[in-house]
Amino acid sequence: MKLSQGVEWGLHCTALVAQAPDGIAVSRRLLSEHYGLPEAYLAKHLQALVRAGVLTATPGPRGGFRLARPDEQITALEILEAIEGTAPAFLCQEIRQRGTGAVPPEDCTRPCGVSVVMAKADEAWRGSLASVTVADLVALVPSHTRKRNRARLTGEPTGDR
Amino acid sequence: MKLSQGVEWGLHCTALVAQAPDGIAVSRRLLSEHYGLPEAYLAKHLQALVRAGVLTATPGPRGGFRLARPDEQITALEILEAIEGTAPAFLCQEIRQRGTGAVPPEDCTRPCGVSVVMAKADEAWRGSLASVTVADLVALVPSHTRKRNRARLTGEPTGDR
DNA sequence: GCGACAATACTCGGATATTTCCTGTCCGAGTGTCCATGG
DNA sequence: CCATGGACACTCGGACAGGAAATATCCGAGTATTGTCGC
Repeated sequence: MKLSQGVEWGLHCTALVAQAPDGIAVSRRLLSEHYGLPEAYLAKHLQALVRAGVLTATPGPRGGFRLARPDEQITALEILEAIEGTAPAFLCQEIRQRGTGAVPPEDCTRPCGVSVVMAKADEAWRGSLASVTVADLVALVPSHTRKRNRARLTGEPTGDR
Repeated sequence: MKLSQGVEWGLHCTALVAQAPDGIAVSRRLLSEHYGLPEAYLAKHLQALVRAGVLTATPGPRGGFRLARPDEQITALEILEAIEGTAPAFLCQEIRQRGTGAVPPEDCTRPCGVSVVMAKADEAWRGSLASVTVADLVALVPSHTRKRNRARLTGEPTGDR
């Protein structure tokens, strides 16, 4: 199982949007150029983030994307689920109730051991992601990189070094 | 991201093989009929488990699959990685080094925050699966179901109820 | 009755089509900005 | 000089092809059994 690369794009882009000064929207064009990504395809994932209530989109010139909530209230899990879907990675097909060795339904009041184990693992995974906020992600960006990003987002000449 | 259903098959089948008395091999035909699965496709996953050193295969009549090691030494993680591959779910593409906002390589001595967060989640997930052995899975099967399985595996008439 | 041999039935293993989902792309709808024009 | 109207450029949003991976299937290679034949 490999998960969609859109997750990486969504996390980076959300973190970049979070670095924009208040009131400044970041267009998908800027995002795609900043990370060297195909603009049209990136748009698809950004739309998913809007539908999930992570970002808000503004049309027209000077438009673009903004955080729908403070960066401390958006978790990495939300971003992932917005793009990958909320369905658990493991979906029990109840094969124990099929075939010649089928277990009668009255003995299946509890989920089978396999699904329990997988559900716990899924829980651990999601729990780990839920404990990280976008603010944490931004904090992990080196300070001078953050400064350069801020300059680029405001439209000022990069200056760089 | 949904993970292959072959994982569920592999876990159930390995647990069933573990319920067979010592020296008794379980054929893929019995496994496929027991769970109502397509035999040829199930074979593909069983082969993967053999390659990974989880099961051993014996050809010929009375042949089939056996555990390669005691059930207490085989973890659920091994079975999953045998089928899904050992590659981590999240693979950092280093998009921070691409595009107009590329971070110079000398500033990338450490992995980016996104990949760190995803790696920790992956670690939590795998750790949860590594803490469960096949013996644990068998122990979660109801006792009377286990008894019936044992009878079926030895070729005796089901008896059932 | 016993041993050797051959035919047989059963097993696993790799190579081959089909379907599904992710990836990638395009064009249309809507909105704020900017400029030209008239007062 | 100021207000107004219109054209424009830029934005997002949903609908449309291409490709890789999972799904499903078939046929061939090898082995222990089993029955038969000869001694």
